[in-house]
Parts: sequence; structure tokens; C-alpha cells
Amino acid sequence: MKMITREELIGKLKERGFKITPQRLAIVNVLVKRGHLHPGANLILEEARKKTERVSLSTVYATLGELSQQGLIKNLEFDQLENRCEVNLEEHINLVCKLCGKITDYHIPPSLEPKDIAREAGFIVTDARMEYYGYCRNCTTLPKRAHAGRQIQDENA
Amino acid sequence: MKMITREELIGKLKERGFKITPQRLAIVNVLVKRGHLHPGANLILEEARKKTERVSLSTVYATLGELSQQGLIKNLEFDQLENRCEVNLEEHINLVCKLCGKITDYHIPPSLEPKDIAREAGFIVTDARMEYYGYCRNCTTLPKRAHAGRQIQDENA
DNA sequence: TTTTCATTTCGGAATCATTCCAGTTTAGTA
DNA sequence: TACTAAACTGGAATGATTCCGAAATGAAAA
Repeated sequence: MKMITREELIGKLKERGFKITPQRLAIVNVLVKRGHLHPGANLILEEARKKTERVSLSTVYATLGELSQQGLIKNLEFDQLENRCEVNLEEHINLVCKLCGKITDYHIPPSLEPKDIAREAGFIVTDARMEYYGYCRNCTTLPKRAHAGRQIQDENA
Repeated sequence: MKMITREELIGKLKERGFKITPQRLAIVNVLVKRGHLHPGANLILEEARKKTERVSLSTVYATLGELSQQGLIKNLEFDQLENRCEVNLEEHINLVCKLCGKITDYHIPPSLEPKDIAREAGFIVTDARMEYYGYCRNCTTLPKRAHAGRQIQDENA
């Protein structure tokens, strides 16, 4: 499971015209070192501050937003819980424990059956969530559809 | 794609000791008729009120919570957007359009490759989200782990 | 090195979906 | 018809995230 490195992240930021600030460095450090924790904004803030850096929560959010826009990390949203971010961009399934909430990355190759996952990862699957994001037929077929500001809509009755 | 019926839903509620109130009926009606829209709390409120029912937003949330706890619907959470609920509980993938936001249910049987989905559903996949929820090894192995109130945690470094 | 300025950061206020709560109403039973 | 636990209401509270104007600063150019 290769993970993006500190240097790759910083390099990409620099190369795309972002300034390398102490705050961004601190945040990137946390992401690289604690990426497998799927940290949320507050944990990142805390950790970044431990490393004797001056950072604000606004900055953490801003930076996570930039990184995510740049496709360098991904955001996970949870019900009733602080969102988390995901540093590992390889295709995988997040195994979220309903008791302790631990999130484990499960890499897909071998098989896709819940039973197999249970067996291999010692995880009992009771519920699944799968979403593919992309572009629907309308939006790829219609000529230049003015998409009213990314409002979620749905097939009309 | 069979969908749960009004009668099934009401039957299950009654049989589990829930009172059948006009508010619950109105909400169930919306879910049954507009389930494929993946409606959010506000849409449900609006629709329920159209049918000349007196309902409050609190009640909509409460009822959705109950239905979801009873396993009769599912909740979908979205970034920056009102959550939606899902009435179709058959295993499927939600295809969420990044432009118009339309959500389409894609039923899994045939295959699982993004390319195939693109071809069959006219949907171009750029991003995937998959999560399995359940119980991790610790929580099934350890003897009666006092799980500190369902706080999300994670593997420690 | 200094100057310069667009970018970044800060922190406090604003937002907004969702939850909570205390008081009122009501479904369903006897 | 009366009774009571369950349900409903609306307004306040919550809490993560976003917004915003002002202050600070990276890094390119002089």
C-alpha cells in the first residue's frame, strides 16, 4: 500500500503555484504521518499545533479544501460526525466499525464479496455504501448544459 | 426493481408498536411515491404539507430516524448538501452526477467495472465511494468491549 | 537585501442542517 | 368516554463548516 510522500505533496503544491507556508507544511506533515487515521479537521489542527506551529482552524479547512480540489486527498463525510479526510487515493473500501468507529482501508483486488471481506479482514459487514461520482447521460449528451450551480436534483416524477 | 409499498411500511410500523399518525402517514406517502428522488428532509416536509397535512420539520427528522433505525430506509450523507434518504434497499450503487447532482440507482448484478457502468447507464465514472459498515475484529474478538459512546477513532500510530 | 503585492492566515461572526427540549396534543386501549 | 404513553410542535441549541475584512507573509523582482 504505497502512500503519497511529503515531498510529492509539497512538490505538487509548489508546481501548481501554491505558496509553501509553515501552516501548509504542518498540515501536510500531519496528513503524511497520520493519513491512515483518516484525520478530521480538528485532529489535524491539534497535531499541527503540537509541532509548534501557529495554525488556525480556518486554515486547516482552507488547506484541506485546496488539497482536495487538487485531487491530492479526498473527503469522507459521516453522519453526525466530523468529516474525515482520506490520504490514500488507491481504490479501496473503507471498513467503518459501527462500535468503535475505526476505519480500515480494505484493498479490493482479491474479491468483492462481503463474506470474503469478513473472513479476510476479520470484519463483519452489515451495511454497505457505494457511490460512483461522475457525469450522467444528460450532462454528457446535452449541448453545454448550464448546470445551475451544482444543486442536487433528481429524476422528476 | 421492486420497491417497498405503502402498506408494507405502515404494516411494519404498526406491528412494531408505532402509532399510526397522520404525520407518519403523510411522510410514508412521500417516501413511497417519491422514493426514487432520494428526497431530503425539506423536500419531504414540503410534499407532506402539500397533501394538506400538518407536519413539522422536527417530526420529519424524527420519523426518518425511526424508519432508518427500523431498517426500512437508509440515510445518505452528502458534503455541503442536505442529507437524502434512500427508500430502495436493494444493493445498488448510487450514481451521483457531478454536474446536475442527479442520483440514479444502478443495480449491481451484471458487472462491477466502472467502464461497464459507463456503457450501460451512460454514466461516466470519475470518482468512487464505497464503504462497508459493520464490526471490526477488535469489536468482535474482545470480550464485551465498553465502546465509549460510538466515537469515531482509528488505528493508533 | 529590500521592496512589493498577491496570496495566505487569522479569528470571530454567520450559516445551516440537524438535534434537543418542554409543553401540548393525540392514537389506541380499556 | 377516559386515560396514558407516545408523538407532535416550534423555538432554541448545537456544531461542523464557511465567510469575511484586516493583518501578515512567501517569493519574485529590483
